[in-house]
Parts: sequence; C-alpha cells; structure tokens
Amino acid sequence: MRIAIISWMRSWGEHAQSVLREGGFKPGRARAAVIEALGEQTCCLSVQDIHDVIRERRSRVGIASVYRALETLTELGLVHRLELGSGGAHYELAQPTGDHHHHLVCGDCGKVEAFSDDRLEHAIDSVSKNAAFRIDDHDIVLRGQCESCLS
Amino acid sequence: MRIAIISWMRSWGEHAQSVLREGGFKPGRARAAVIEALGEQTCCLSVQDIHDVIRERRSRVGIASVYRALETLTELGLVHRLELGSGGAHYELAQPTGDHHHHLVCGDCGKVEAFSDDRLEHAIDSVSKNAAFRIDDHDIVLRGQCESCLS
DNA sequence: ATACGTGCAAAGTATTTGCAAACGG
DNA sequence: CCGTTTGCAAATACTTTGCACGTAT
Repeated sequence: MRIAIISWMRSWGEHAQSVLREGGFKPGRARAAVIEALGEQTCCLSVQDIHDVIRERRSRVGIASVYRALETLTELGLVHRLELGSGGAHYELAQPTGDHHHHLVCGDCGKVEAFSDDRLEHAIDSVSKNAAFRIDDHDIVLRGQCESCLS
Repeated sequence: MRIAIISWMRSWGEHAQSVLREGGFKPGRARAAVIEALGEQTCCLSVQDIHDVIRERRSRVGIASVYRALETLTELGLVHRLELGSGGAHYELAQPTGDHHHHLVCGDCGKVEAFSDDRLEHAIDSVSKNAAFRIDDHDIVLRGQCESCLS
C-alpha cells in the first residue's frame, strides 16, 4: 500500500526503476535508456522506433538489449506489448493510473491513434469475470482508414 | 441481394469459391486446399497448422502458396487474420452469419478459446461509429491463464 | 496463346540466443 | 571477485519474392 502511494508521486520511469531494484535487477545503461525513451511517450512505439529514439541521444545500445529490456519490463507488468498487425510488436507504458486506452489503426498508412471508452471497458470487465480463464489483460484494436486516407 | 441469399444456402467453401470466380481468379489446387482446410474449422489456425492439415490429405502444397492464398482470401474479406502475440499470425473464417467471436489466449500454454458477447459488440459498434477513422473491423484478445495452467 | 497459379529456393524482416567483455555491488 | 548486463554476431522464426513451369480459359 505504501509502495503504491509512493509510486503515484513518481514518474513512471522512477517507478519502473524501483520495481526493478526490488526485483533484484541491477542497473544498466541499455535498460535505463529504454525506460527513459518509453517514459516520454503517450502511445505505443515499435521496437525499431524505441531503438531510434535511444540512439538519437545515447549511443551504442544494441537492438538485442532493447528486446531484452522490453521482455523484462513486460514480465514485470511495467510495459504492455501490442501486436498491431503491421510487422513488428509495439510497446507502451502499462497505465497504472487509469489512463488505459486502446488503438485505432489505419490499414493504409499505418497511423495509430489511441481512444478510450468506459462502456467498452465495462463490457470487457464483465466478460473477464465470467470467463473460464483468469483474465489479467486485454487488447482491442479497431482497424479501418484514417481521415487522410479516406480522401 | 440474390448473391447474399444464395450464399446463406452454401457452405463457406462454396461461397468463397464463387467470390473468387467472380473476382476473376482462376481455380488452383493450393488455394482450394486452403479453403477446404479452413472451412472445417470453428476457430483460428496458425499458418503452420493450416499447412499441416493440408499435407495430411493432399500432398505437395508449398507454404508460400498457403501464404498467398491467405493473403488473397483476406483481401476479399473471406477470412480474418489475427495476431495473438504468439509468434505467427492466425487465420479463421470471416463470419458472415453473425457468428462473430473473439479470443481468450492462455499466456502459459498458448491455448486459444473463442467467446462472444453482445454487450461488448454493441460497445465496439458505438465506438466505431464515433471514431475519427472509418472502422471496418476489430480484434479483441483477452489474455490470462486457462483452467489447466491455473492449477 | 496468354495470363494466372504453384512449388521451390532465396531473400527479407523480426526476434532470440551464445558468448566474451564491461559493469555494479 | 562474482553474478548481471550488454553489444555483437550468429542463429532462428516468420513471411515475401523471383522464377521457371504447370494449368485453365
């Protein structure tokens, strides 16, 4: 409980670092760089995007380390992995603050936009409770065409 | 209209063949085998699964042709491609008969189960209507653990 | 004949893994 | 020091593409 309260007062990056520390992970530049890059985002990035962001300011971070960091952060529930159907996986912050959202994807240009909807979330919760599985996560992707591609 | 009525009376496979014919595609054994294999399924299969099913009865169908057939069928709206996050893509019949469903995926053993829920579907429809994009499709995946993996 | 369909092999991406060197406690 | 993390390169998984040949109209 104390930890949760404290985490609301910190940035996601600080929270992530503390979860890692408590999990017995040692600090390292690659993982720190991934956390820093992700922490600035409001929506998902591809692995390549993340690597590019990192290399713009820090140098010498291998793509393999980016994959390893993302795997660790995903296992700890700090980031969320999404498959948008466009080649590679995308990652974004797991939103502990209720800022939960889903995605619209343009099949023509690949543009991704976030949306959220309470009614949808309630429906998902209800399904999750009644399912045979113990559900701890969900992904929703709406596909179509964005305004620009419609014209 | 006439076509729609007729299609209700045929199997999905026959419907698919007729859509292909009307689209100017020529018959071929690889595509026919993919249609036959998919037509028997009630839920999604991976590309490898489809290829395996085909090779159990028909021989000499290249995996490349399976990919090509699936691409064509997807473009014609006859099958639906899903990313379940477990490596490769999965494909299933696009359900024209209202038998629309979504998926529960076990993160431990990979088991996939289908479910459907009206409230969820209505919520999705409502979001789709109000979105900035023109939405023509959606994917919903709930992740967790199945009964067997919970014990 | 002509154009589309297919199988195979090669090329492309996306992701994971092995390993020696760097690093942190 | 000792175990973790990292970067690189090699390996693997998935998917697409080039091409010669088969097949339907």
